[in-house]
Amino acid sequence: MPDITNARGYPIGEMSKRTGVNIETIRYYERINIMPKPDRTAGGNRQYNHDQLKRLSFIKTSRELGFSIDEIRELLEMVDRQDFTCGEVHGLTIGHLASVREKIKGLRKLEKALVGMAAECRQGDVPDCPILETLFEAR
Amino acid sequence: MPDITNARGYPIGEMSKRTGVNIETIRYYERINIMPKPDRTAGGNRQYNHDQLKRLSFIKTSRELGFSIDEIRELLEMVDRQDFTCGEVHGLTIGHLASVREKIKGLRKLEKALVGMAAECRQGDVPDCPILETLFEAR
DNA sequence: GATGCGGTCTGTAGCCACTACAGAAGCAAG
DNA sequence: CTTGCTTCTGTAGTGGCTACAGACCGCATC
Repeated sequence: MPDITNARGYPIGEMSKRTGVNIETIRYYERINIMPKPDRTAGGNRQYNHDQLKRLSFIKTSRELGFSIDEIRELLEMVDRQDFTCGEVHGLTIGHLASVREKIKGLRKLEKALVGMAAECRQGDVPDCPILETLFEAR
Repeated sequence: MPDITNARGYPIGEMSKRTGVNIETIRYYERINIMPKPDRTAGGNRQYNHDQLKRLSFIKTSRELGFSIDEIRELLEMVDRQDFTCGEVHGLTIGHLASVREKIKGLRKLEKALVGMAAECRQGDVPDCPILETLFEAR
């Protein structure tokens, strides 16, 4: 049976393939200290372990859920110090949820305005456009 | 009757007050060539005219509607060349509308995921959190 | 005409979260 | 030992601003 956990560690390209995080981005995460400095081969190439793979997955998933780097840093610090309560994590999540809802609200207003503008336009060949008129309206 | 159109031109601060666009941003718009280089006083201060005020308003309104600088540049080029049709403008608007709707869709998915995660959390004092478990899930 | 004070000037650097190079060096297969 | 892919460091660019520093303008008041 092959050693599926890859005891020698994962090179950065493998990390990238497994998590979907760009190689450059992984190095960036190291630079801003949300990923630890991994071991190196004799020649100087990065060698990650399984915990680090899990950590990177965590970051990726959180980014996909729209958490900012600073929010992720907070979450990771709680995890690292092992001193967090479920309530704290819940709070952070709810706060983030609120900001997502704010964004949705803003975009919906925007959508309405665009639909309104577009509806007034007969799309003719003439250079006389209610959309531009709206945009040029005095403030 | 006073000359309400301010024949001497508007200084940059006045432009900022009237449009709500930051002074630094107005200068930035000049640098990236979506605002023209205005006249200057003998001492070298910018003096804008009424057309330029309208143009800045146009940009501000468009930005508030979420158009990118490049989209605005396109709109302004059409206006400047006087060779546009209502259909073209409509097309650009509809394209932008589609991308706004895409963003809304993405955020809604995200909202759902966050709500799902948060709902599973009993918010206890214990360091055993279904939210973190979800984030740590293998990809 | 001096003074004061706010507005404005240029130029540069910072923000977020990456992304894109260049040029050198590592590493595995044949 | 060569080939060819991967990885290395360091720096600069992206969008759309924002924030300075340090100097200068312009207008009112004395």
